[in-house]
Amino acid sequence: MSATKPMRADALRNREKVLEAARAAFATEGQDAQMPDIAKRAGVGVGTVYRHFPTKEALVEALVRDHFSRIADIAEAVAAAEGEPWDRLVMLAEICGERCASDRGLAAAVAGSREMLGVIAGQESRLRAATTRLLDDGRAAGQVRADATVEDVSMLMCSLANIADMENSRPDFSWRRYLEVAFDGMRAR
Amino acid sequence: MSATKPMRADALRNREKVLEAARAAFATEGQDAQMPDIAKRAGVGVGTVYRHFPTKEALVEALVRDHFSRIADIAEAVAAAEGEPWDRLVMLAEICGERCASDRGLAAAVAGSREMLGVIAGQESRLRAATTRLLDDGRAAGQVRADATVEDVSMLMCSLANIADMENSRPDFSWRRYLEVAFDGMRAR
DNA sequence: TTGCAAGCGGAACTTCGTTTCCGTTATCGT
DNA sequence: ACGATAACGGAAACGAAGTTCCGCTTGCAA
Repeated sequence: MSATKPMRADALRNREKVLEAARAAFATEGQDAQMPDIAKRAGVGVGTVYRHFPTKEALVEALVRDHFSRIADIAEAVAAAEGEPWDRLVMLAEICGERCASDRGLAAAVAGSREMLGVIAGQESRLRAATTRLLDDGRAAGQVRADATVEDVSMLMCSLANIADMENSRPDFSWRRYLEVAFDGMRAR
Repeated sequence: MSATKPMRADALRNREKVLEAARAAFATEGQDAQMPDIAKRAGVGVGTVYRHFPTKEALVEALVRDHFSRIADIAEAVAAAEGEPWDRLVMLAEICGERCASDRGLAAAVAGSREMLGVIAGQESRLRAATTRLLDDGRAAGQVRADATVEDVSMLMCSLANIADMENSRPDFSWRRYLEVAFDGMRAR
C-alpha cells in the first residue's frame, strides 16, 4: 500500500543523485548550501531537485531523518553490546562527535534542534530508549551519577555537536577534549 | 586625540536610541532582527540607523563588544572576590547563563563565536586573565581538576549559551541543569 | 515503432532584507 | 535671527536565495 507506484528509472536515478549531492553540499557548507549548487553537483537542473523535494526544507528533512535513523541504529547496537556501560556511553558520544565533525549539516541539525523537532521525533524514541538503557546499566554499575536523565545526555550531545561544528572556525576548540571534560560530569562520584 | 569632534546633540541622542532599540530587538528576535524594525522601534528612519552604523554587522558588533566588555568586568570582579574558588567559578557561569537566557542575540553571539572572533578578541584577553586566575585558585584549593584550561571554560560557556538559547524551543532543556552536570566535569575528583 | 505522460533543464520570477540616495529638516556658530 | 551644513526620513534600488513555469526530452507500454 505504501509502494508509491514504481518510479521511472531515470527519475529514481536522479533522486539518488540529488540526495547524494545534497549530502555532500550540506556536509561541507552546512545548512546554507544553496539549491542551485546542489543541482549543479548532482548534474541536474534546479527543476529536478524541486520535483523530488518540494522545498529546501523537505530536502534537509530527508537527510536529517536518514542521519538520525543511522544514529539510532548505532545507539541500539551500543546499548546492546558487551563491555562497561560507561565506556559504551562514551563510545556512542564519540561516534556522534565524529559524524558531526565530518558533516556540518548534521552538526547544525543536532546542535540547534530548533526546527527539526518534529523530524527527529520519529527516531528520537528509539534513541531515548537506547540511551535510557545505557544510563540504567551505568547507574546499576555505579558508573553514572544517580540523578542522570536522558535529557542530560541530549543536552550534552547537542553541545558536543555545537563544539564539533565550531572547530571549523575556532582551532582552540576540540570536541574530543569537550567530551572528556563535560561527560565527566555524568560520572558517579 | 580620539575625541572625534563633538557630535551634534540630536545625532548623539539618536545614536543612543538606535543602540537601545537594537539591544531590545536582538534580545527578543536574535541575530535575525531586521533593520527596518530596529529603526521603527527607535522612532527613526533606516537612513539614520545606517549613518551611525554602516552595516548591520557593525551594529551587531557594537552590541556584542559592549556585552563582552560587561562580562569581562563581571569576570574580573568575581575573580577578585572572596569565597571558595569553585563557587565563584560557578557564579560567573550562572551570571553568563542568566544573561544569555534573557538575550537571544547575546546567546547566539557566544554560542557561535564564528564571526565575532575579532570583535571578541579585544575583551577576551581580560576574560582569559580573569578565568585563568579563577582556575589557578581553584586548582590550588584542590577544587578544580588539575588539567583544566581556559579553553575548557570557553567551550563550556559556549555550550551553556547554546543550551540557554535552545530553551526557547526545547522546554526539556535547562541551562541551570546543564551547568550542574557539565561543570561537574571540571571538578577535581 | 509510435504516442504520450512523466520527467527534465534552467531562465525568469518572487520574496525579503539590506543599503543607497536625495529632498527636507534641525542644529549651531556668528 | 540667519545661513551653512550636519543629520534625518523613507521611498526606491539592489542583491541574494528560494521557487515556479513551460517548452523540450526521455522512458515505457501498446
